[in-house]
Amino acid sequence: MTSNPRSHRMTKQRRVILDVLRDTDSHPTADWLYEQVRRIVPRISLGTVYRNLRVLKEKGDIQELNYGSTYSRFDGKTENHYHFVCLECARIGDVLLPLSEDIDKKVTDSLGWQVDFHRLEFYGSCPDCTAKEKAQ
Amino acid sequence: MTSNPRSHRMTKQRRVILDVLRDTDSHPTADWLYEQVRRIVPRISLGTVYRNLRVLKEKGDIQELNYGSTYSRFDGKTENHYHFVCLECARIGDVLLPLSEDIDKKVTDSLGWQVDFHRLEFYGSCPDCTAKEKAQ
DNA sequence: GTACGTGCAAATATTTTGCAGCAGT
DNA sequence: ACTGCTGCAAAATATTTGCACGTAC
Repeated sequence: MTSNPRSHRMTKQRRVILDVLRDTDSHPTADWLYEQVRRIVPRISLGTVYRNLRVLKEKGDIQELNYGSTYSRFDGKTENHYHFVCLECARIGDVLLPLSEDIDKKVTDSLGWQVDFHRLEFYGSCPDCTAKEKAQ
Repeated sequence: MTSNPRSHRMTKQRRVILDVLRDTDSHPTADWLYEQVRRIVPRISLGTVYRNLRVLKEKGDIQELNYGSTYSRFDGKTENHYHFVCLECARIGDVLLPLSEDIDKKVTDSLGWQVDFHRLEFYGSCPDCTAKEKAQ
């Protein structure tokens, strides 16, 4: 064989999408990414953004989040971490807590469901929205 | 005043939707609920199902889940609990672990984000899908 | 009787996909 | 050169909404 049939090509589009996603901590939507990437690759299509997000997710280079909304958000951080979702402004932030790995084993052992990983999200009000509430 | 302007009416449609949702533990989609409710209220529309699901969610009678998919699933259990998502067949199950309340306070105190509640999901392979893998 | 709820259908919003040509390796 | 990738546009999926009529309270 001359090459891996499942190989991935690092096209300009793919690299820019990944760069933009890694350069923000705003957990953006596909459409936001599309608008940003368009500044650098003007003729890119939204379909290409979605296709690349899927490939990057399958490669494990990015994460897809869909908490509390009908659309997905994306995260360029590959290390597993927790999130905070503001119920008022829909902003998502990172929560820097140590992951508890033993909880996965506990579920696997007691329920018989094979756990690969877990996700934990906190819902509430972010500092900005909490301040606005108090001002009223 | 003669009545509360924000009062909710318990229509036949709303009651049947709630009953069907409480009678299953399959965490169904809006469309599945629509098909089930249609057997009892044949002329109900999908729009009515969605409108009622929103009202019931805002009242706190049901929960909306959107883990690992582009569509929502609904849960008639009002007490907070954790979920397991099968990455292969997309089935969602309940995880009966005691909730840790102190973790909310820990996030609120250390990050300054006001936490109302948290959600925890485990991702992996359910017993059925694990068995199929081993059979191959 | 009032105003919230409903059925219907059209509109939105988000994501996916067929296809012919382009480009990374 | 081979095959994955792209742009484009249309399709598919999921959810929301305007409107005239219906019904719970």
